[in-house]
Amino acid sequence: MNALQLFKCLADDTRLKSVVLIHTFGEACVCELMETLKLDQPKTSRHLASLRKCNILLDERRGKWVYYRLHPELPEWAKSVIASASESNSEDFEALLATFKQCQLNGSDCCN
Amino acid sequence: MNALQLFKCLADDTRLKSVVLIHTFGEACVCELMETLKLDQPKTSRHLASLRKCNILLDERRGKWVYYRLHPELPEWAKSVIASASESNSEDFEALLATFKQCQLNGSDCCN
DNA sequence: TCAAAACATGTGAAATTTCACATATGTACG
DNA sequence: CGTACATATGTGAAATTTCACATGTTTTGA
Repeated sequence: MNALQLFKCLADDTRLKSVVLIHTFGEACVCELMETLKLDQPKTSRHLASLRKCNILLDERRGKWVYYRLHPELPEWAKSVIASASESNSEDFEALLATFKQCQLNGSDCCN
Repeated sequence: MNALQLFKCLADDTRLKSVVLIHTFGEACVCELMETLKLDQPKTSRHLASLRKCNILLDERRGKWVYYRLHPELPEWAKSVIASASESNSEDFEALLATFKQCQLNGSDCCN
């Protein structure tokens, strides 16, 4: 994992938003990301796969669902990059975090 | 300047190395970057132009030479992203910084 | 005023990335 | 078993990015 590889991974809207959500909330399952980002299933899954293959995310299956979290062995500098980006506080991100919370609290019928 | 735009800019080997060098040394002129990165002139210039257009770098002409530095109004989170990447301490970057120092000290006949 | 040096940009081809659609895999539950 | 749900991946087309080569602009200095 070098800096170039990390930046290439974060240089896509879907992947960046996924990483910011997962960084903020600790973990997320695929269906939550699909719903929050309003994406179809293959697209969501494929972007998560590329983050997994770079060792930025780690996946864990629990029953029918797969949960993603930041890779525990992510180097400090990489965690710091992700944290700084999350703190950029764009309106875009704010809205995203709010939508994700709604998706978890209110009864979206995803991963129950 | 949002996070996605910054990451797209840093998701290229030439641009990332240029930004790391400029962050580390404060400034660099085009000919120094060409020599350090072993790139031809149009390629170097074009990548610097894209960093300039995103307001990541600022250019300043001094006589025949153009010097680039980090844009003074770069938001804190963006500076932090660049600093973290620079601290990733890859062998790649180490070699780069050494080459740049040689280029400044020894008599390369660039920008004198 | 001319030539050379340093840098920037126009342009189309080549390489890379992303996408949509179909299909495959894994799990729970009747 | 068989079916439904959740997720992953194969594949070729479309979109985006990068590249090389030619040419344009600005400055210096004779």
